[in-house]
Amino acid sequence: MLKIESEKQARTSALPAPGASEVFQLLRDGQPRTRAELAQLTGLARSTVASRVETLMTLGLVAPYGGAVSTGGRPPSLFALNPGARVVIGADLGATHALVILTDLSGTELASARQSMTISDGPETVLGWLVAAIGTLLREAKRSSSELAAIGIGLPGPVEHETGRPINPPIMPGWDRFDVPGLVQRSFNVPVLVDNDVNIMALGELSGNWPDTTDLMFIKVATGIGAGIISGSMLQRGAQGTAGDLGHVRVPRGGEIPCRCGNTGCLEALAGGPALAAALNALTGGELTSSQGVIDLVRSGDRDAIQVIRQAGRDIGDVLATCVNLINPSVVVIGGSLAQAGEHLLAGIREVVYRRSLPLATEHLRIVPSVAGQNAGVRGASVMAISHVLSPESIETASLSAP
Amino acid sequence: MLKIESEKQARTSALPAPGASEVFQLLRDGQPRTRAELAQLTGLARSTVASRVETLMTLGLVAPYGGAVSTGGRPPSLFALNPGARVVIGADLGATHALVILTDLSGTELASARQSMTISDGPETVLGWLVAAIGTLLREAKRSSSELAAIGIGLPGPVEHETGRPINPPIMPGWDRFDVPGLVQRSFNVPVLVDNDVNIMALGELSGNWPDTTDLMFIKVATGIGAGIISGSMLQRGAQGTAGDLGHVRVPRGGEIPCRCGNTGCLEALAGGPALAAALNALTGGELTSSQGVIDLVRSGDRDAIQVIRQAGRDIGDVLATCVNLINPSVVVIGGSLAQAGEHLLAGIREVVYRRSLPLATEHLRIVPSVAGQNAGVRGASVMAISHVLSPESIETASLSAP
DNA sequence: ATACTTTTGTCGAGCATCATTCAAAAGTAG
DNA sequence: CTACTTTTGAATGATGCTCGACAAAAGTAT
Repeated sequence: MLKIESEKQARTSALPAPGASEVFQLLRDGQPRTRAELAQLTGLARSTVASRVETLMTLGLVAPYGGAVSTGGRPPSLFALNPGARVVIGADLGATHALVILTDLSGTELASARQSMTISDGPETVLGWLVAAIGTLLREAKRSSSELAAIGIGLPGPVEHETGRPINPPIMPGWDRFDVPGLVQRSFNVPVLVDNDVNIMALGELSGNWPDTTDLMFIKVATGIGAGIISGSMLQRGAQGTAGDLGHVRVPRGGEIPCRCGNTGCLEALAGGPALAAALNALTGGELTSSQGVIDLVRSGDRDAIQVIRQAGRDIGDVLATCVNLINPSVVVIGGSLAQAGEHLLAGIREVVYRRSLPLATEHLRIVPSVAGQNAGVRGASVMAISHVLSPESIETASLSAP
Repeated sequence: MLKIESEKQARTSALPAPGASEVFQLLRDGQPRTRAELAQLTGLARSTVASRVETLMTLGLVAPYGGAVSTGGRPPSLFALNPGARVVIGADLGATHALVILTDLSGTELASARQSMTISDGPETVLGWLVAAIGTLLREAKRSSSELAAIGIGLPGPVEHETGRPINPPIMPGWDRFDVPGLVQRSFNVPVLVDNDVNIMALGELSGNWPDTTDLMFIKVATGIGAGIISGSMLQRGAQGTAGDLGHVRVPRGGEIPCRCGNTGCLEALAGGPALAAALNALTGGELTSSQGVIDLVRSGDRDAIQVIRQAGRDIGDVLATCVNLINPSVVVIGGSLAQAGEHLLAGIREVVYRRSLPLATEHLRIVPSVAGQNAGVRGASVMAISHVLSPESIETASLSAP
């Protein structure tokens, strides 16, 4: 059925629901509060709040947070989310390397690992390494695997998020419809959430840097070009989970340039990393083979390279202007490896977007570089895992098993 | 905070919640069910379901629905949503005319009115007429105003849906930030929901024609060009409620053609109704002034007109290909007045979209003409009102006032 | 030290829900 | 017509959550 407004269901299960989640959702932000405050915010009786808080404390999810100043009477006692109660894993598996972090429930990094690997070696090999890395990180942070609450994984291709299976991923041979959560759960029996790498990068940027933003687009500019769309505080995955595929959109300047997808004039064939390297080679007679070469040249102040990357920004901006009109976000974050070559890419993007989008859409629009940078992916994967762990349903079921 | 998955809240209020909504949500689709079925579906005890059903019957929202076939014992008695219990108004206010319908809760039309009017006469005049029309429709259908449960209104411009106020609408002078629900509620004290006309057209097409679709785009092609986006079963309104503004996206073939927005090369300046009329005039030396003239010519089989509208389809398709890659819908519906000129527009759109979009995104994509046609707007407005009335919150509060 | 304020913990009452039972109703199969 | 099946309705006690009230705790102001 159609959901016009954000839906709240009155009851989830027929089981006796202690309903500890309602109180807990207020504490999710990490801010300490008193019982009295919670009672007023929820509208529940003080006694009810007290019993809920007790349940949450026995679960370890909430902990006392020092005392507070008295306002003339007995000083209230503060409670807050206990971030150390559980830990989660965030993993960002790229084409040629992987990043994994262990964080607590506030997103604070406890340990991390980075390794070169080849995603095309197939899921068994790659996930085998991931499982080993998770074990290492847990030991490193002196946490037992029973404290691990969830695992979030980002993959470089389309993913059916509900099942955690990659769907026809172009650069991940052997991964098609592979049951990623199934394999990981053989080693760690916790919820495993899988999503597209661009989607989790959008999550990573949103949480932490744009806490009150509900509509954000993350643009990854690297070998490929893709977008992660958060609209109305929800990740938009589309009907087949391929939403945000900007790489093969036609751009005016594209002409008949052939693209690896078989079409011509694609954005990626014009502004993707390999395309920029080729364009520079044509200009200077160089022999660049990777995006990294372009980035290094731009950083060193090479005028041709700056020219090329700024033009790439304009081409991306052309497509982005359409996206901005269509989605109407309030923040657009530019990330990916090519975004690390200074402000030139961003300048080109801004130039076109602000010129080509409607005033109403750009009035409050901010186009900013990624803050998390290389870590946007892992941070987002961790955020995805955390928000699953702290979701009302999870808290509800957890509190059922508490005495 | 960020919502990764569809959120279910355990409890909405601290008041004693009879929780009749849970049972009711299963009956929303209009399908009749037995008490036993409801008990199994909800997991509630049979006795509980019985009492819930009784509450809903005294409210009139649910009614007996004949008997069912026996499976060897006493035949079960069926219950179903009683669509006649309440009525709602759907209104589609355009630039030069208005459509209003009165429907029951199943969306069945009970009465309708159509009138020429000028939206630029301002909100008092227009809404005054609307209020009068609602009264007439109620009398016509022999319904009292106490049976009216909600009013849905579509307006031709950006609307802040939460407050029901138009925001900087280009073609609605005097309406900026006007409190539309406030004025209407002075006459009819029921919830008044206001939204952009394209958004409600998307709703209108989805409900009824695409019941199980979660990702749909509606494209209105008329004087302007706009899109209504439903993604994950939710209407996407964007940060300022201006999402879906496709009219002023740049198209490759646009060149330096000036647009009324001040920019050049906009889609609307190339494929909007006035642009098509102008293009035809230039070709044939005619004196067309309106979209209707173009439509008539196309219908009469004029080859120049067909050529022009097919090219418009290609230009729209160019933009749509980007949208399809970005949003990944499973259905794209083409509506608006120019869509009624036969299949030529659609053919042009299909031609480009299927060529320019990724195979993965177009694999299950259907591009279809609007079924509701001129009525998509009012139908959608009615749907918007109905789904508010039948929402869990509304049912919950309604059942509180029942004995 | 005393009065006042504010928060906290405890306790019983109220209420909705649940599982169960029993009897009646309304069919079908023989 | 009788036996069997299945659903329904009413009644029951048990359970568990929520509320409100009251008393104790822990400070501050005089």
